Amino acid sequence: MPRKTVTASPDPATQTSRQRLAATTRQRIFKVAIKEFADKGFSGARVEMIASRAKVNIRMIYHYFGGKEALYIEVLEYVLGNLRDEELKVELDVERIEPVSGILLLYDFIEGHFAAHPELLNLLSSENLNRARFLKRSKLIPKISSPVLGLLRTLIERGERSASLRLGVDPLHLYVTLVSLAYFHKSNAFTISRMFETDMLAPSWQQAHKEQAHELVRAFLTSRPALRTKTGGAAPLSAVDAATQ
Amino acid sequence: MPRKTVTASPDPATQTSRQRLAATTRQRIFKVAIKEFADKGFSGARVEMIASRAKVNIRMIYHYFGGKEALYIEVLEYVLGNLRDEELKVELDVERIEPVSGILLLYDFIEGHFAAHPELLNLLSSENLNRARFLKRSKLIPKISSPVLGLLRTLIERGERSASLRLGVDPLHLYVTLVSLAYFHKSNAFTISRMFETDMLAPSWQQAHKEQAHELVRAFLTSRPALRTKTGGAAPLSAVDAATQ
Amino acid sequence: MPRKTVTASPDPATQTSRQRLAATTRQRIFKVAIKEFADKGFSGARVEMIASRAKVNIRMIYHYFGGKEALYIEVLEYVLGNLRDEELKVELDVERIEPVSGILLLYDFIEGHFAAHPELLNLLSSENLNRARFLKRSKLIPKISSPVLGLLRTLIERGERSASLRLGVDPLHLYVTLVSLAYFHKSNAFTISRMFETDMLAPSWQQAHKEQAHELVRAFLTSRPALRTKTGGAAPLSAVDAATQ
Amino acid sequence: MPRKTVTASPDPATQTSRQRLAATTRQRIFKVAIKEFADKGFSGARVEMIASRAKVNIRMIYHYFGGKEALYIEVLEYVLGNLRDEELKVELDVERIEPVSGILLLYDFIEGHFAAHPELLNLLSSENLNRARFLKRSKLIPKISSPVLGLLRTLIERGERSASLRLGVDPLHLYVTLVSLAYFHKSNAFTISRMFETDMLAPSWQQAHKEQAHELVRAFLTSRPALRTKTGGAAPLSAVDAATQ
DNA sequence: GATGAATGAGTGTTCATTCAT
DNA sequence: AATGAATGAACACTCATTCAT
Repeated sequence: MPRKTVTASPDPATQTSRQRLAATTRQRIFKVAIKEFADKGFSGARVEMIASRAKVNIRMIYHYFGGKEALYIEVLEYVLGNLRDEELKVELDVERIEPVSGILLLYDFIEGHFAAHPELLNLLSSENLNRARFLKRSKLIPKISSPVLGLLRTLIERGERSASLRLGVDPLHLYVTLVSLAYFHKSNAFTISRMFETDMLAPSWQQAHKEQAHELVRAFLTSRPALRTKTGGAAPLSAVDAATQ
Repeated sequence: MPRKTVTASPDPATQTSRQRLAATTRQRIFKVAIKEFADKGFSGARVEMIASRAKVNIRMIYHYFGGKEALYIEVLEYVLGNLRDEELKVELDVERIEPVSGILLLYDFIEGHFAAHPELLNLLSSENLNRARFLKRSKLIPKISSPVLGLLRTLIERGERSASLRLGVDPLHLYVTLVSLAYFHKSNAFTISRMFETDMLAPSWQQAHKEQAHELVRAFLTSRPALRTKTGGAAPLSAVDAATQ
Repeated sequence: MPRKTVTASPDPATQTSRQRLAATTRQRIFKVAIKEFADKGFSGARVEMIASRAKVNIRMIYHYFGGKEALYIEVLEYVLGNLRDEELKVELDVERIEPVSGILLLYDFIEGHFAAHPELLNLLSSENLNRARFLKRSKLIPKISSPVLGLLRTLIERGERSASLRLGVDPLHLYVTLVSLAYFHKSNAFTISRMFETDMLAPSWQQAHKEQAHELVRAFLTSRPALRTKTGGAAPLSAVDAATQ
Repeated sequence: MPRKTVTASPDPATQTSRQRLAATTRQRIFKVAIKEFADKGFSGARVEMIASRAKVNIRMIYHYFGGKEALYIEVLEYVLGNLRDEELKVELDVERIEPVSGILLLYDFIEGHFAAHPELLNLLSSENLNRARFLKRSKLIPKISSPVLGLLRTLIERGERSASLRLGVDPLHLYVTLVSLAYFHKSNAFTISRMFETDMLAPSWQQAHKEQAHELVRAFLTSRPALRTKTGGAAPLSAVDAATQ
């Protein structure tokens, strides 16, 4: 059966009222679905719940999206696409800004995006739990490369050339680190808060942690590399010794 | 309905063969359950699957554990208890070791534990997805405080006194950061690998990231704090400026 | 999960064919459920049995009624509501009829209702066995006061005023007695028949017992009260002596 | 498999300690079983519950009684046998006592027995709900004829001869009526209490009802029979008219 | 475009009962 | 005499999905 995607014409003026109605119905379902999948994960989400919360007949979900899995994938694509769109909007004059400052601003952007879109965190965690099973099925995702990674690359290159940055920083590794520092203390706040009886989601805790993340990144970028050694385990000791001399 | 805990006597010699049998059946179920819950999450896990893989009658699961939820909670308690037990075994002479080195060794311990126990990562992520719903129900968990956090506190204090560490480092914030850097690139490897078409789980990538984490932590600990400002957003710029002068 | 009540419009002409279909399906389930619960009691009843006998998918029971318990409560409410409805239809000119005759007619009504609705007997007995556990959960039941009790009250008052009735008859106590005499020999016929090797359910036995009940009630209402004494046990003897003088 | 009934020798002196132990274990199970079956009915009762409450291994129930059904039947036989035993103990000089007084004393006995053995009420109700399915399977029950019925027969005969009783009273019908009046307001107290918002089980209510029952029976026995007519419905009117003249 | 009705295949759980010692 | 371990069959209930209009 051919799935109807009901992509309404971009110009609202040419839409029939039916098309508009359809568009809002579709959107209503979609909005609810994002929340449901983010809250419960794929296997925990209930399509009947989505339908009832969107106040549509359950049939409509199959009409517009084809099924639970397809809807989930579309949700994934949407929230990741949204991240990319936001990244594209980042106004950062990478050719002029002081590189370390630029990188910290990118960290702020990432952290801000996660703060503003908690559903993205949950969906990514959920997706990782099942080894990106559905993400792999998406044809759209691999095409979405991160604009921020590009900005990061530029800033690192400029920083290295101007010697305002340590040498040998890999853009992807740095990117992953920035995301780690912006992601983990939000995504894993519930268990850790429980275990240490602290409210990690309190604004003050989040703010303090953000400042520590800044310090980490700044210190890292502006420090000189320690001597590389083969064995990761023994290295730190001598490395630290050397650095603290 | 009294759940049979089958607390076999500690000395195997005094166990009857029946107790041994029951103990191994219970353990067999438990081992399979850890894997199933780690792989599929709570709602994705199937108790029938656990039973069949453990080669026991489904009924036994209810006999020994009481139900899916109780089994899940026991799994959670086990993997977290296991982490604690391992932490207790850490041999680190916190009164003599150079503080920064000590902290990096603790990072290595954490990273190593996650590498050796991937199920812990998944279970924690899964648990965070449902807002620690089940962890909250555990009566055991809040009692398990992290021994590593204590070690960290001691090292920080010594480091501050001997001026080999920056001032004002908060143990819990540092702990969370260490865990972030050891956790995220493993737990979220699937989606990121897919999005950036890299195999983050390859040993070389993991090793490289671990080294970068070392550098970050070392640099942070040995650097001088930037001036605190009210607005987190604007701060870095001037902070960086000041530091790079 | 909103339970579909399928309140079809009262006028059949305005119903769509679908509403009619749903209504009949719901009714078919309901009718079978009354029988199943009456026959087996709550814990003995099987929802799969209800589904298969109503020739519907099990799912429909949950769709229309929400669950076994909710269905059971609705059945209880229905049979009791039905009793009330029938009571309301009783045409008895309580202001003119000779009071004793009126009360005996009410007995006949009660007896006739139990004879015509054996399921009511079983459901009430079943409900009493579990201490009205489900009846307590009904929000509808306490609102249903018995119209017959009102009629009884009026007749008693008139009878007392006209001295055609003994004094001091309590309406509720009398009502319970009428029900006892109409209920017990039907509800407990099986065990007693077995124990005394008689077929109490044979029409002739039932008719004879009904006549005896009439005689009891008539004799009671038209007799003069015996002297009340404190101790219930010793009272009858002297009372009887006094009365038979 | 041959069921071991473990009927310990009647003389305690000749019992081995094992037999005594077995007897108490068996009795413990039995006592708990009476309560469980009375409380939940046959299908609601749980043999695991019986075992755990009797603090014996579940296997013992099968060892001593053969199974749930056999245990249930034995319980039935016991409580009914107990009723018979108590009836045999009734000390009533049926040859001398005033007949009406004697009958009222028998009512008191019945009422007292039900009050003292609520489990009998529940078991009988439960048994009636499944049409005496298990009672039919008992080989013991039909042999137990009610001694009280015999006493009743004697008293009626004497009363008729001495004209202190109305003519034509059938012993079994009277017996059933006595039981109705002693049984119903206890067995069905829960639903009626709920429906009329009264506490029928309160001692004062029970006492008042008992007194009314006495009045009913006394008035009936000492009254003259109304004229029999064919139609039960129309009869009372003229009968009452005749009696109230 | 939209919908209420319906369903087959699970899904966690419970039950009375038997096996092996 | 007594028991802990184990089981197959059933049970209430849920799920994503399709039918018929």
